[in-house]
Amino acid sequence: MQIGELARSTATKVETIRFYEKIGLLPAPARTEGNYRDYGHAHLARLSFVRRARDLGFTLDQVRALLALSDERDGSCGAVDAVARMHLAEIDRKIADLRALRRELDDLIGQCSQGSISTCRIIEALGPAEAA
Amino acid sequence: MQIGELARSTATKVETIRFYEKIGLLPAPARTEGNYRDYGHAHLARLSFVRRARDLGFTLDQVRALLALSDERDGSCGAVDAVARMHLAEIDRKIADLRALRRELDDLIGQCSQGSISTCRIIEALGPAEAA
DNA sequence: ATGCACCCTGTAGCAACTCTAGGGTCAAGG
DNA sequence: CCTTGACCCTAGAGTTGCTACAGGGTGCAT
Repeated sequence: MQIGELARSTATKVETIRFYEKIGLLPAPARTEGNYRDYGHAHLARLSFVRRARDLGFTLDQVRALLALSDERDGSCGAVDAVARMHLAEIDRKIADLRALRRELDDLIGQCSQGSISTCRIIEALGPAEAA
Repeated sequence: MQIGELARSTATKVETIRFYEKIGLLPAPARTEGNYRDYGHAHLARLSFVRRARDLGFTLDQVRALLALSDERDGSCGAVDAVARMHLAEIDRKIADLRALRRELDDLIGQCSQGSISTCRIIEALGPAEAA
């Protein structure tokens, strides 16, 4: 399988695959006569794993850790669980942050009476805190 | 006021202020004899504006737009409102995305029975979709 | 005069790709 | 036989928003 096909079947850009190879996330595949990368099942499996983990928001470092763990077929699942839980906690933090932000921004927008800039509450709210 | 004081009074790093100047977000201030940057009220006001907008999650490009708008003191507030609403919509999208993700990840974690890697549902779920 | 806190410039690094330039390979069609 | 077009290759720069050096200069107190 050449890189384009692998890219299509994992919804990944060709450049991204080469990038993953360069940073050591994917093993370098064999090459054809014409120096084309030649992928097999194992590569497809590994790249699928990486993409799914990325889609779930894991960082590349976390993906690297998960890959290493998944390679030790008889190690304990606990470490995997820990990585996932850590990530879940992070997501919860981000959601909370965004919600707080959303509320603030919504308040600001609610105050805009569509007048001129000089009386705009949004611009005003962004200005310095009275002191300056 | 020198850069350190400006940094302290806006909770910004010195390097960040210089960076904002370099990308044209802040006007270059006057210099002292010894070539130190010398800031006044206007700079403080502008940097405060930038920091607040950034805290609200606006991108630097959006901040640039808001600054330009706020400089036209008698333009209409409509454009400002539009930028803010656009940003709000984006935040809503992000929150929704994160929530979907959270659910998926939570399901995955729920299936982990703390056994060995070879039977780990998390690792399994990340693998390829049966095909490979 | 010497130490220290502060300032200066310029450059490189972070995540995680994405894109471009400038080429090579391979199969099909005229 | 030769060209066209789709694909592949490498190396390097660009993206966003900073942050962190390295290697120096300034200003004030002791």
